[in-house]
Amino acid sequence: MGAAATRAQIVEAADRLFYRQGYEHTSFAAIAEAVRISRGNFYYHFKSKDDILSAVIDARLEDRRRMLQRWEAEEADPAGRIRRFVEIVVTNRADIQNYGCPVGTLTTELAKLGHPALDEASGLFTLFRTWLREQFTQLGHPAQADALAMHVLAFSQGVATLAHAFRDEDFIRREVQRMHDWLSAYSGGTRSTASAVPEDGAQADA
Amino acid sequence: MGAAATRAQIVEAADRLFYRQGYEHTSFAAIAEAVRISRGNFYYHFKSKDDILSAVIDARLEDRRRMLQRWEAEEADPAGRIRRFVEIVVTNRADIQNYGCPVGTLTTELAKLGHPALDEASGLFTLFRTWLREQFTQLGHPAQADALAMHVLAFSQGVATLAHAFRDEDFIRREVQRMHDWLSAYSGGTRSTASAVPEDGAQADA
DNA sequence: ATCCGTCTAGGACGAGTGTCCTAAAGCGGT
DNA sequence: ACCGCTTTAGGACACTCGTCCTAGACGGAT
Repeated sequence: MGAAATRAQIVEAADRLFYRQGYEHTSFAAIAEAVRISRGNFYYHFKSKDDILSAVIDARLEDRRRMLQRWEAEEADPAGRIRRFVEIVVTNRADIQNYGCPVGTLTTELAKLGHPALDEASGLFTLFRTWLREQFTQLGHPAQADALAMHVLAFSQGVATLAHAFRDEDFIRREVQRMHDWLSAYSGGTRSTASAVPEDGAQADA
Repeated sequence: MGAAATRAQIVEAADRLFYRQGYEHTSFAAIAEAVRISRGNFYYHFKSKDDILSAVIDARLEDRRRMLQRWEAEEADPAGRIRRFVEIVVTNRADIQNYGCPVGTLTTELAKLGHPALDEASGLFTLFRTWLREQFTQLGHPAQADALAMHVLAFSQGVATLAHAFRDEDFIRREVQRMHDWLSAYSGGTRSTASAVPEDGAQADA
């Protein structure tokens, strides 16, 4: 079949299963059945289960990087890009309600397992954090950028966790709307009424 | 030793280990070592591992119920009670940074395992949701009460997940402050400037 | 057709799991 | 001191797990 193709199929199946069932709960037998491959054959492509996990994380990192680049190409202003990020939870609402956030659930599990790949998985959070920070900087809030980025991340994690627990789609939409309202105060254009958003430098919070 | 005492010790140790290591990753041997009891002896007190999980969830439910009752006794107005809830993430910041939220991480894991006790564990979320809804109702926002309760829950889950991933205590405090600011708009007293909070009934959103 | 490096199948291995069984230790009442 | 119920210890059981080993199938180059 070609080693590269088989390897890619393994990573793809493992990615899906790790997401849906968790890393520890997913056995080699389950992945083997999904790819229609013998259990022993894994060790030609990977040297351990941890090695597969590492490949899965790398694949997710690459995938998300491409997604962010696409957004940068499609959305001219940083406000639109951030809105795009906020919309993730409604775009992926089906998967999120069924399985939660792929990033949050994986890092949480790896942390509890004391798994060495935790740092690697945290890189997914860092990727988003850095990207969001850059968008907020471009939006004119350099000093608060990191705090704002973390706030948006916290929003997405909170929504994902609860939408997962309650299977509530309306909740997702309500929270997204609330987030958009909050964002509009920071999006150069409107700046809405008077109060609300403090100028950067007014207080060094980040 | 007395069956009740032993049983309580098992539940206590299992609770701590399930929280720190996850349910599936915690073996009977680990609990046995913690309680200094033989593995076989478990089945005198519990008929399966699932049964222990069930007892742990019940214990957590009881514990949280008492906590909420205490808050109701100590805080006269509902605004103070909600603030008390928001403060959880800073009160328990050490555990949260190390192990995440006990409720969120458990329900997420059980969902991935397809474990039948998931509904029982979700009851913890429902407990908080119902209680918060009641506080917002008393605060004068009956129509939005459930949506506001869910928003507060999402806040706590988002903060817990990210504080866990990044081990960032400052982040916790920033987000708590942000939440208190948001809350002050809903706390009858100030109602702050002009805009912001829509009166209940202005739109039926919940 | 032959050969050789690439890729795969299948089973064996030891460790660890939850569960169950049986014997015995502990202990209060007589 | 004895009995009977409660509580415990320890090992056996079947099973699943990740890992490893070896033999053979496949396919392109000669």
